[in-house]
Amino acid sequence: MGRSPCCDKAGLKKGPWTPEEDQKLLAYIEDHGHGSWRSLPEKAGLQRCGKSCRLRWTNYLRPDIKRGKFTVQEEQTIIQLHALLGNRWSAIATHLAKRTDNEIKNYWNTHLKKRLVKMGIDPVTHKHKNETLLSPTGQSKNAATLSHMAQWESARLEAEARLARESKLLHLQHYQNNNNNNLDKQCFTHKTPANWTKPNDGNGDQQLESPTSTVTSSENLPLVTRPLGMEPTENRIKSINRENNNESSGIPANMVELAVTSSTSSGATLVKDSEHDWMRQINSQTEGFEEGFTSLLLADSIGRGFSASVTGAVAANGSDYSYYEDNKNYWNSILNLVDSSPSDSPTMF
DNA sequence: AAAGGACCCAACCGCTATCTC
DNA sequence: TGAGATAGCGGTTGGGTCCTT
Repeated sequence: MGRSPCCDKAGLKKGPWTPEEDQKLLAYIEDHGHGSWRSLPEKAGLQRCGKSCRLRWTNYLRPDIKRGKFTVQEEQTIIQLHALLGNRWSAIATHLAKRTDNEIKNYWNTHLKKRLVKMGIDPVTHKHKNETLLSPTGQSKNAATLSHMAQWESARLEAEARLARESKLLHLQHYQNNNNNNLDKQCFTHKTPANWTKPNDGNGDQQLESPTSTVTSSENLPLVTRPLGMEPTENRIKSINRENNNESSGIPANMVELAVTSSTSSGATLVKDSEHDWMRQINSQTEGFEEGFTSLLLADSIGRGFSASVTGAVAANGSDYSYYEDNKNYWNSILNLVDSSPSDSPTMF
């Protein structure tokens, strides 16, 4: 496993990208696809290393990136998934359409983490700082369920990634069988749409897909996971279940189906709905997880003035504070559910 | 108005997993 | 089969901007 020499070569530019560089990169990828990132800078006339180009593209220039403020819904999702998955930003990003892992990571570090800390919640464990021991009552079952869900989610993401890889190969094979184009196009097998526009021009709601679909976005997955008309058959569901050793794990069959559907169905809406269904499944199985876990933060998010710590510090406004007080016990019980940090999660992590 | 601190985020670094030959 | 190449990921940093005094 060699390390890539990357940007340490003399003469390569580092630091912020100029509009001219962006334009060159965009123009090149629009015409040729990225192909090999290593060779791209030279071909595109950029004095950058391939890695820098790749990051600029994936984190900033890709047309399917949504920029601007995170919605309350997105904040909820990030917090919930962080409780489940820890700092697995790419995994979290798969549940937030059009957001990059880098953006989510930054948002977590600069906003959400601080908000949790302010509220006296450990952003790593998602537990209240005063709470060190798990309640001896029935919560351990729920905690196990949640942990189990996290394992399943991890396995599902891995399966998605594997399917994406497999189908990419199939896709390439299919492409090669039907076209005489060179291999440079293997990562860019569909042409940029005519209405493709330059990103970051003030429109944060662009609906276009990146020409370079990757597994970092669930919405893009259908493009690569079902290239040959493959449907999420029962056999495939069983197969994935088997592959992830979940046959006797107690994962509900309908959840397996949901996961497979979310990774294979075409159409962003369906994917999105499935994701939300999946979250609802978790929530229902953890007895109101979503409602309790996020509504507190939601209230904070909407109010923006809510700055009470859990130890009873002064809140910015009374109603928020009483809202918080009303939910305090519930909040604490929810936090107890997330009793295991990602680092001590079993095997899967 | 200016200085300094806080905040934010794009970009980089370094590691690992996977691919290719 | 193993070594090198490549891509992806998460942690960290640096510089620009905003806010406070």
